[in-house]
Amino acid sequence: MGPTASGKTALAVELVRRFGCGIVSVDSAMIYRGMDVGTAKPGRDILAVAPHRLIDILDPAESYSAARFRSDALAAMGEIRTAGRVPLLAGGTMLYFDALQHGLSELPSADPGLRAELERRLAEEGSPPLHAELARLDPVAAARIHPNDPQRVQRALEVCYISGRPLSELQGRRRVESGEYRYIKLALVPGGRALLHEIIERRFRSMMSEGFLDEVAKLRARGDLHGGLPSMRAVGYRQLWQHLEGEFDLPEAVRRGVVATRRYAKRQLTWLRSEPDVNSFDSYAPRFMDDVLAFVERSVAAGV
RNA sequence: GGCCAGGUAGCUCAGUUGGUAGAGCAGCGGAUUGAAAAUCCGCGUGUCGGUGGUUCGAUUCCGCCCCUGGCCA
Repeated sequence: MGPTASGKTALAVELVRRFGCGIVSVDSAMIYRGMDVGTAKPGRDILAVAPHRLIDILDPAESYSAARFRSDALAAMGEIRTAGRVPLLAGGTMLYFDALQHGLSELPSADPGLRAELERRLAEEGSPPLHAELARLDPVAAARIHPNDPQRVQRALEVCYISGRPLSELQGRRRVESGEYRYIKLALVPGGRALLHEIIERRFRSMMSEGFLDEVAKLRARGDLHGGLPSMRAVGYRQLWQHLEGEFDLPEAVRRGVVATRRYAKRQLTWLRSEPDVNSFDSYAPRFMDDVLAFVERSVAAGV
């Protein structure tokens, strides 16, 4: 695991080459077909050598979830293990890693009708009144969720309505299948924020020269997608979409896309800091690859 | 070379009738349970160009110097 632009794919490919692992992608954007350039999805050549599971499994009009990821990932891991290989989870969607390791509480899944209704009310009244309503149904959840956080207020109300139980009560019980897998956590933590920022900007610009804008324009031309979809809210896609809508010019879109990427990386690093039992490596250090491989070598020798 | 306008946070700027300064953007820290590349919370990070002078006290007033932009030569 590691923030965007930290070199996860390169390491994954190397680990496949050396240890014959089977890769499971842990990435909430690479799941979408037709979103390649902007997600830095590995190309055909790389996939031929190191196939990734859970890539290109959804149309951008659809939405995914942490729960679906968990079951898809466990299924993929099972197949890999059956084939006599070691599953290698590679990606930066930290909530997915969390859901996989610690499980999720048994909660009702999203209800499109109810969501639309709550969406309408959020647009009309704003989030605080709905938060007040939540405070009556589930004071514990309301205390934990900020009144200005529409997404969580909405979800909490949704769960209360559907289940008839307070969200906080249901969340009290987390489902965890213990002992099935042991995770060796490798974290790629770029040494030096300034360098990370530099590499992020460079990579965003190279995506632009590889046809990122065309990719977004093509998705937009389908006519059935809109800016509110999870897929089109992904970093870079959102800003280029807004540019195509005429909200600002291209240089501004690129600038905003780079900013969004930096912030995304920052949030990923925040997750990483609180992750227990991680083995961190500075992926920008000259000896990075040797160090990680040596570490994995040692783990394998130790029977892990 | 002369005249004018500027030099204040990483950037764009506001401001102080003299009591060491604040907005936006950027940045940093945090939260994170079926949308998570999402959503939200918190935090000004500063030789006020330099140097003398006036003053109890100067980023603010005055002199000189430096830098940038414009106009005139």
